[in-house]
Amino acid sequence: MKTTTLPLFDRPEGMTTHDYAFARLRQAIMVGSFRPGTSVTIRGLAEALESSPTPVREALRQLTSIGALQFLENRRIVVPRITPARFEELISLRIALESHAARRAVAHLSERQIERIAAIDDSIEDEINRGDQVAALIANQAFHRTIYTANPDQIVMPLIESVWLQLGPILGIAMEHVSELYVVDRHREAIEALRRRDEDAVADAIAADIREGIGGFDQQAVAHLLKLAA
Amino acid sequence: MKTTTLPLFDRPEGMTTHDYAFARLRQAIMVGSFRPGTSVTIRGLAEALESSPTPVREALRQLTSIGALQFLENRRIVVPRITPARFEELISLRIALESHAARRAVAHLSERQIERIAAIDDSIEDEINRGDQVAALIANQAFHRTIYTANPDQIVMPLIESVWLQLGPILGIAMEHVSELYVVDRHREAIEALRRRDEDAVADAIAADIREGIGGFDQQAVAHLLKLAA
DNA sequence: TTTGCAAAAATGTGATCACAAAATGAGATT
DNA sequence: AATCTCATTTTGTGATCACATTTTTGCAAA
Repeated sequence: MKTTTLPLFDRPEGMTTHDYAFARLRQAIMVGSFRPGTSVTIRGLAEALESSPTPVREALRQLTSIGALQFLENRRIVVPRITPARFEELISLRIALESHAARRAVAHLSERQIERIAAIDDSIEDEINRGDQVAALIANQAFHRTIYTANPDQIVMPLIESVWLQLGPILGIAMEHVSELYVVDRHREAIEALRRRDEDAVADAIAADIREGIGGFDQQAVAHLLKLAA
Repeated sequence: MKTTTLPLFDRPEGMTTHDYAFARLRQAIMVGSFRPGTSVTIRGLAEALESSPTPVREALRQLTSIGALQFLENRRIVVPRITPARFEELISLRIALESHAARRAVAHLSERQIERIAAIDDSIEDEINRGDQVAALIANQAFHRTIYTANPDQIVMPLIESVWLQLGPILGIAMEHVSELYVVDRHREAIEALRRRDEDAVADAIAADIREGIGGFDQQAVAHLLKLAA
């Protein structure tokens, strides 16, 4: 029996067992803690989370709704496998969704919020220098999320996070094989564009950031990574 | 006690109770059977579906993951309310997602598939003439879905359907107050563009279809509808 | 060593129950 | 008539169990 390693996660007071299980598993998948093809069991996770099947099953069901997991025909629960074509599809979706979200956030961002975003960008570099890949990844997600969620009535963030979740497993593999995370410096560009309230430039910077970051892996590189992981 | 009316739905052999509950409720919300703000109960639905709380609760949890329902702080389960701003957000997301999906589907569509799409378009008009709004709506969704899912490795369809689900409740209200469903004839335009393999023209036609169809309701019209429904 | 098959274990599913929290309603008070 | 209080009911939560299916294991035959 292999013990499933889950990232640490403080359980806030009053959080239901189900919500805790969901948040914990979601976070684990998002930062690449599970490899593609990994299979999980309800009872196994219930034990790892010190609870019972019912809330865990609900959490797993929710995770399948957002593409983070898959219930197979034979009732097995697995982390979806990634193909180069699927990867390309995910990246192009990220670009479409996030340029859209970024463009529509511009008008809602205050000067103060933009400074906060710049601070988050600085923290990304700090984490990279400290060699903490997962922390850098989380900070990078916070950078994007903080921009997009400036728009108060927005629906798009859950959809974007669904795509992030689906990219999580390959991201985990990439982190194992890339000695250092390099972040293309499109963030500064995006921040400058935010200050100028230039919606097109913001959208372009975000698109370029994705394309040159994780999106920079071409199909061959992804195929290579998947071969290494197999 | 009010009996919840759910659209008919044959239960395929071998389908689990949970899957059935999920499909049934999802379909009901998608075609506007629930009004915004409606609250549902686990036990109530379990009784209506002749099953027990466990599978129903799982289905409800999944539906919240895709924005079709909401678990409130006080543990009440409701159909999300719509504001004019949220409505506008949903429409702009539909345009972004569906133009993207349509563009990327073009290369995968065979002549035969395009003819099938044209046939679906004809059936929409039939249903409108027969006065069956729900059937027309379902056929319209099939028209869009058939185009987008021509791309085999696509991830976008579940995201699009999440947006459709969130538009469902207001769509139901609109159907109550609009005597006849008018469908803008952008479908022919899209089909012609598909035949020419003109990706830009397809994307434009789909965007226009959404903008002039349900997207044609401006914020005032939506506010008016919501007032009527309240 | 490999293959085939039956027993055993593991696993998802769904119903049920006890519990706590929230909502509801009746009756008293102002 | 309106408001507050408290008992009752409703409702979500989570643990448990029985059942059916699938997977794994163990052992014998080729």
